[in-house]
Amino acid sequence: MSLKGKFFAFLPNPNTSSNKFFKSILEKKGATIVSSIQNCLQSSRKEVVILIEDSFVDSDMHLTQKDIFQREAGLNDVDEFLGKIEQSGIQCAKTSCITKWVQNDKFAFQKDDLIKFQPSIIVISDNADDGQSSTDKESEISTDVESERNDDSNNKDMIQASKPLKRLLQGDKGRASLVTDKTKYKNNELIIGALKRLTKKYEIEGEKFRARSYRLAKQSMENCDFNVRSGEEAHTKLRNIGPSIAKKIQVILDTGVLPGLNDSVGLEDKLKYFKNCYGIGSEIAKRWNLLNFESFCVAAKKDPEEFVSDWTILFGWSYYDDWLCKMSRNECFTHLKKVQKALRGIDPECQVELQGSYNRGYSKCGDIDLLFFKPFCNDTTELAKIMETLCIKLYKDGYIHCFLQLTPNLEKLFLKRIVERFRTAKIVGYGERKRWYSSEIIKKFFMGVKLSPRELEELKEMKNDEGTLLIEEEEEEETKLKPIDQYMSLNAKDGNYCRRLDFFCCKWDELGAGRIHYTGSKEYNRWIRILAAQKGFKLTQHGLFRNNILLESFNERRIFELLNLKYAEPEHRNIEWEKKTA
DNA sequence: AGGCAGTACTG
DNA sequence: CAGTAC
DNA sequence: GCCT
Repeated sequence: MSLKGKFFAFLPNPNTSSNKFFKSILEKKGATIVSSIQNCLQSSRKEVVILIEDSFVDSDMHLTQKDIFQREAGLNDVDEFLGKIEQSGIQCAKTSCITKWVQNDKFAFQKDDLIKFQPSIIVISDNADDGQSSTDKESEISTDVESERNDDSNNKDMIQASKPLKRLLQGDKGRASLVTDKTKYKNNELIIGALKRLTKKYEIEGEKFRARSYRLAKQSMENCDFNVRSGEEAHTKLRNIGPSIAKKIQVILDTGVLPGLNDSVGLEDKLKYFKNCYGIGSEIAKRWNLLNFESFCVAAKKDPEEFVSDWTILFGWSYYDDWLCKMSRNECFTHLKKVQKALRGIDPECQVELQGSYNRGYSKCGDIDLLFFKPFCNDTTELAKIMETLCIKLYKDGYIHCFLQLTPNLEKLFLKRIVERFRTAKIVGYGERKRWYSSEIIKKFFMGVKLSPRELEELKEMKNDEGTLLIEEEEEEETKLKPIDQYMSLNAKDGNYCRRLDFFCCKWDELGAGRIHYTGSKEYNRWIRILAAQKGFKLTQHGLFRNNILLESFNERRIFELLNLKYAEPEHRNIEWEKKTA
């Protein structure tokens, strides 16, 4: 079977792992994958086939869960969009058709393969369902999502891959209805805002667990489906709201503000200014604030020891603005390619892949997390050496601008720049230090990198949204390096930002656990690890353990299975996860 | 009262 | 061990 | 600060 000259597009989300897999199958058969359907519609190209994820097609071959579909696909109006497709005569089929084609080695539609657009009766029931679903579905959240599925018998010969997807998206449906139309509870909005600020305040102050309590309380309020009228009511009806938070809620409801919150904003901002710098946590921030420092410049003068003992702060200071600035997915990907290319020349068997927020589908990434592994290689020392060699090459190429951790070899290259930073900062005490490296071999590399001007140009010309998913974060207003501290700045003036790049190495046998760990999110890791602990397991980046005996570390899906969880695609590990499902 | 994720690196 | 980071 |  050849699919030469055939065009396919995936909806609603072309970038799920399964769809990536399907894409590669189709491409191998010579097909072309279309990334933007909008363009197709405009050019009214008819040979394109749209493949829709099975979970959005009901047993009558009509599109269901339109609201979620619209969101996942990033459309403004699904119905308008479907109208256009229908007019243009483009064929739409379930993604699982691909399996049939491959099995029969023939590209053809059978009678019931195509999605129908004119469902006279269905539309009505569909809409009616949409209208009330938000109330309906909420009560279903805790029930087993699988049990309500009744059309499985219809397509039981379809591939199994469609099944987890189905479950996944249904989980989504439940959540989606939870999140929507919650804005109407005015009191709650006010309370949530205050709790959010208190969470941040305690996070900055390093009160880890108190912050956690406020975060959980905030989440309870967000999931609350009635308008909270008193602190008492919140305390009795919601989880994670104890006496102290209940009292504060009452104050907010009575006065409209939480006294003390606005007063401490000044303190918060002062701590934040320091803490935003790489290498500075709550403790140093608090100490410097107590000493009445209001800039790095003063800190360097009056507390130079801190910089000498942890020289990475100097680079945190130098790249302060750049490292707070997020990059596009395209840029992230460009960095990966750059590293991959260099890696091929060093050890072609060694592999590297993106983790972190990129992997979870964010449209903006704060840093680039790269996981290194080599098939069948469990020798981290070997990997560490490959990575070090790679670092040296990339430094000499001018790509790596700074290291935040050193080996003797890297020290030889990099010492000059550290010394230069100390000079610029006018800190003198550094001479007594004899070595700047931590150990001979390091398994994690944290650094700052910049693309070359040429690569930056290429990036600009890259077509937009190559793999963009729909997950956007609310933007925080950024803190900026104060003018008085600018003399140390190495921040971009020409739009070529320095980026944080992290290398992690992973034993082949631990690839699954490593991927879960480094893909995150932080909240998701916490959630899943608590869950593991409750079931008597321990989950780390090295594997899933019971009584310190390793049960599984290589197979990501098996780890989920052992925990009795449905596999979650990275895109579904984003939301604040604590204390969701039981 | 003890727990809140679990680990690695640095001084 | 404390502090920071992933 | 909340939960067990």
